[in-house]
Amino acid sequence: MIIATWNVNSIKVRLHAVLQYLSEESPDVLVLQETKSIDDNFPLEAFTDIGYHVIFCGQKTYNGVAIISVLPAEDIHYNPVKTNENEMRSISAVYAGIRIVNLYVVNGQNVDTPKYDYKIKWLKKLLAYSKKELSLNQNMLLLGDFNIAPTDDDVFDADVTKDEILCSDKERDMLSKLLALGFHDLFYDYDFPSQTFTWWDYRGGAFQRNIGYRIDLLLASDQVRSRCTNYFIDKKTRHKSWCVNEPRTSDHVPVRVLLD
DNA sequence: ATGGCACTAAAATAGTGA
Repeated sequence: MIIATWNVNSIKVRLHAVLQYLSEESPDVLVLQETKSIDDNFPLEAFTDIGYHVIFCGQKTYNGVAIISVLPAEDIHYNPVKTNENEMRSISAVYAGIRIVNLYVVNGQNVDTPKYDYKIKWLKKLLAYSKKELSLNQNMLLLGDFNIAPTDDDVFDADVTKDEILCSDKERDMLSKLLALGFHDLFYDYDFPSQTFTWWDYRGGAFQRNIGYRIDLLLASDQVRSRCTNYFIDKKTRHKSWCVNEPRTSDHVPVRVLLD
């Protein structure tokens, strides 16, 4: 079973790329973030026409999440990590017995802003939801754009990013608390070189210079972890020449795991 | 280094991203 996550930065613009990714990697479950589409405009038929099931919850302009799958979704939770602002940042369902939770964590903009406090508040809601769901189903996978670089090893230059957004102690503490509930970052079970990232700024040739962050994560319960046999970061999708019909790329690349 | 670049809504530019 192949499970993948990808922040696509607009499902409308990235449709060709997502279809090509499905064709090349055949994921059983592909979770998407930043679809930036209201539900009425989601390109549902593009996926159902080729045999996939899709669930999604979106909003105008910002955020939005979706799950594309071979098997139909069971026990769907639409936007379960709720906030006052009703942003569409989460969607979850059960596939082959595994509760898959697709997350687009709040960015936070800057540590000195109200958005940062809101990010911490949102992460507290994620902790509560994750704790409850893990108690109900020990086969669980949290994955998506966490907007947190877990350690200094997950950034291009720890001196530059010290105490900055994505790297602050408070954000990392919240991620540690989440892991302490019984989740494991699957990245660590494989031997990736240092300076392995999943996001690079569009600007300044950041991708070519590998000025990036590792912020797209797959956090598995022990039971799911024990089934994981491989882990891939699909950097090819970041090259303009990869998608035949569309040179525009997401600033994130997909991350994919193989489960027995 | 307060710029880069990309996307959306809207119909010029402003907000957001990380």
